Amino acid sequence: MSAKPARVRVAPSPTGDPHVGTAYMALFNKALADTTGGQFILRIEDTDRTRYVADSEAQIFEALAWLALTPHEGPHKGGPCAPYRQSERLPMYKEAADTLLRHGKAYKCYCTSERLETLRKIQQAEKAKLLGYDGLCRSLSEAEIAANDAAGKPCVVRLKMPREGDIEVHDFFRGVLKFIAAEQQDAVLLKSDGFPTYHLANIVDDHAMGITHVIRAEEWIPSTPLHFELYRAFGWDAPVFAHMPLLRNKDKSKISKRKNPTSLLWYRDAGFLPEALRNFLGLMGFSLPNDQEIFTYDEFLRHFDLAKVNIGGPIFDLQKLHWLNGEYIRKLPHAELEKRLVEQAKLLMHREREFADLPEDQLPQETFLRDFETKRRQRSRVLGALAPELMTSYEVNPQLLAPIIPLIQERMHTLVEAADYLPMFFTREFAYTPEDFIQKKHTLDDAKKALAAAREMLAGSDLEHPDWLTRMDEQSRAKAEQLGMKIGPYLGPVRMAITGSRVSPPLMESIRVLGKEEALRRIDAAINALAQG
RNA sequence: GGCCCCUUCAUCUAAUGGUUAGGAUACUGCCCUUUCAAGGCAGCGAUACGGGUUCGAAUCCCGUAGGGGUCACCA
Repeated sequence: MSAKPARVRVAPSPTGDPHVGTAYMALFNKALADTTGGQFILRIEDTDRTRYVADSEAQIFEALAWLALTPHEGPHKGGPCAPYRQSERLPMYKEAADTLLRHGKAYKCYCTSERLETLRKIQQAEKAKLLGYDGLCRSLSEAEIAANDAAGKPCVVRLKMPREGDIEVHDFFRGVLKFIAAEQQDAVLLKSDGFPTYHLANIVDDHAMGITHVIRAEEWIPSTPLHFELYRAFGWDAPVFAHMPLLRNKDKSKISKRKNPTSLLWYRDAGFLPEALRNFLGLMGFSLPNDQEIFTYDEFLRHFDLAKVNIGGPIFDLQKLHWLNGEYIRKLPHAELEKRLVEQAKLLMHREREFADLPEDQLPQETFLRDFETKRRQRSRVLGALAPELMTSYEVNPQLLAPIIPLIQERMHTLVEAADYLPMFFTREFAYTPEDFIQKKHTLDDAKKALAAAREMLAGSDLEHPDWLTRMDEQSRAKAEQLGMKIGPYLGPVRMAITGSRVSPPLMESIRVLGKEEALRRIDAAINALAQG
């Protein structure tokens, strides 16, 4: 493919749940590394101590591993540029800041956050065109600086941005972007707590780690002139910057928790397959030849070309992901789906509280998502509760679960949807009422007749016979006709008796899984219930 | 508001100066069908607007409109 091996990175900050945008950037970065024989690096940008969340880093790594977007280098596995956690690289930033100070490219600023706050308020009140730091400390004399330091005044280090002319930055997709130097402000590089800001740390590390391409979100464009100036101040060559489009909510705003699930953990809990989500992310801003929409990572790589990325911001359409996930589920070998279902149930076990129904006012506004989320919670509870039985069945009695898989596979779009079909195979009692047996345009009496007829038919049949399904089909039709019913209404009450629901996997196949004895018992239970009701 | 970015069906996108503007999701209808799915077929549906350039513009240029991002000692 491309010429030189690219060294790329994804640089999330551990401030909360692993974000779908991180996975999106990881995918495109990794793709560039893999198509050029380069390396994909995970760097943890933990320079904000106030927002730091302890679990977050582990979750980020776990989520990337789940998606098979594992980095070649990172805090978990080390590498030639270790450490990969910025909090462990503090001396480098300090030294870099000192260098800039020494060369007069940066200056110490003693302004308090109170002054900055009032400054901002005044600027807003005046509707000033330029908001931001006024550069007061830029002109401090050496004596003043010494006096401030002697007095132990806290300070930050700011970059001296040029005050005249244009700053030209280059973006891989957009070409040259021009910014007016005078409109840029002197950004903070080192905070008063001694930690670097993102701006400093990211440049120092990208340079130290030999990063060749910075593929990051479009929201970084406004600070790119600052980053170019930093490279210039250090005398380093800047990498290629490629600003990817932002993933969007339905209303086109930047994807956000309130309007769209953003946590990768949510997608895993909801039963999306990692390969489906990764495929879907690959569809955001990119397409394969011949309208191919379903592809493996290898196929993606075969066609990947950074230059072909579409930079219009794509809306993250959960409904399409839902469809795609169903496609992936249907493609899974039975044994694999079985394994994943058990794993999913295990994942959801003992978490009922998390999946409690959401109060009306906390439900998402958008209709598809609202409905999805409501059902997802219900199903998660059901599947989690079923976990012990599924695990036992999988490990101790595999011949029980295995035949169920083909019956439910083509009905599912997410793994948790199995909760709609699985319980009937593990429950012996159903909470139905006589009304549940009444079919459209039919009476309770019809239902009773259908149950009796079906019982007789089933009792006299041999479930082991290879033609059993065909025979049941033929006999059902004949019996239905004899009773003056269509096959649907005829089997409806039987379905309710056997599965406890009007909706179920194919009836006869389900009966075969349950076995004759259990099936007859269920029909008898229903007959009894109707007789008493 | 200043600066910057973006703009093909509702949504994801294809078409890199010549196509009846293609595919997919969603939606609708029909078929299949033992419920629900899945599947098959069909329908609906877009080049934001206005100027240029050109024999010819979704495609190149300018303007307008709309949308988005960003303006922290957060990333």
